[in-house]
Amino acid sequence: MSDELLRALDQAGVRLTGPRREIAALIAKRNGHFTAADLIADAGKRRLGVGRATIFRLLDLLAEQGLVERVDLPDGRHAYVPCEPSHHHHLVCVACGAIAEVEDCGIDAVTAEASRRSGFTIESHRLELFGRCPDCRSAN
Amino acid sequence: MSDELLRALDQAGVRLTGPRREIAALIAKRNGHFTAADLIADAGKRRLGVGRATIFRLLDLLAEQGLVERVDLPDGRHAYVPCEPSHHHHLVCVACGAIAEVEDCGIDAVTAEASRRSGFTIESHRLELFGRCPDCRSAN
DNA sequence: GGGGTATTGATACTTGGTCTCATTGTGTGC
DNA sequence: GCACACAATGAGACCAAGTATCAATACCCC
Repeated sequence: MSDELLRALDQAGVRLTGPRREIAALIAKRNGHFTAADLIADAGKRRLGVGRATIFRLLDLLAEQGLVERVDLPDGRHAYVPCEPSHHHHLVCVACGAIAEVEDCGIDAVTAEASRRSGFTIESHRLELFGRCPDCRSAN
Repeated sequence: MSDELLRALDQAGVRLTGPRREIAALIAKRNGHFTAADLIADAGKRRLGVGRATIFRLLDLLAEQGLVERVDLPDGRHAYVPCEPSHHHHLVCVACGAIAEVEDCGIDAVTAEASRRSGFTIESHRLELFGRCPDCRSAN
């Protein structure tokens, strides 16, 4: 499951070290979003000797490759979500933390309209959607 | 200029204290976004004896009233922007920090589409647009 | 003007993340 | 297969942003 991550790292021209494999495995094992603190706790629990810094460094690397993205939760916390490298947006389940990715679905029209009204040229945007996934909705 | 902020605070049923007036004035004097650190520095520079905590507390209060909102800049820093209490989104100039507000301009269609595709029910969203304001664009 | 109580400042703490630097481990060239 | 340059590591100091605590203060209502 973590093969994808490792393959991508390999292609990015970085070394495939032990710690990186271990952290990649931890990430792959989670589904939905996770925080850096989660990974640090996981690593600590299993007595992998990986340092805090290494975890943050790997997250940076993965973020650069677009394999992971930072989302800011509505409560202000930050989480990371594993994802595809293409441009897209995230749907975050506020109940269980599950993530869905949605590709562009009309946001360009919105940015164009905003640009027209404000006179700004728009270079990038960030859209995050918060709600309930089908499971949490029915479990209610 | 800070009257609006003060009036809103008054209506919210909180006390209009000296420190709150001073901080409101500092906020009113800035245009565009600012960080908590900016305010703290401002306050320090003028030797107003307002504490860090008070500034954060006021920002919280203002945020509750919708008079200020937190935006997460693309570089990961947080900023606050003064704004109207209605639902809207922010356009942030990446060059000078100017802010424009845009009201809903079609985003509902996007969330509806995302909801349809993913099966999530969507409760809230966050949209931030980054670009260049007319001034910075022409100043280039 | 007096008094109950919201607010304050100082300061300690927490969380999330970065920096430094001596040590280690990878991948490469041979 | 080995040696070596240099990327990557872990430990821990550090930093920035924000929160919690608590005794002292100052609003505002009467």
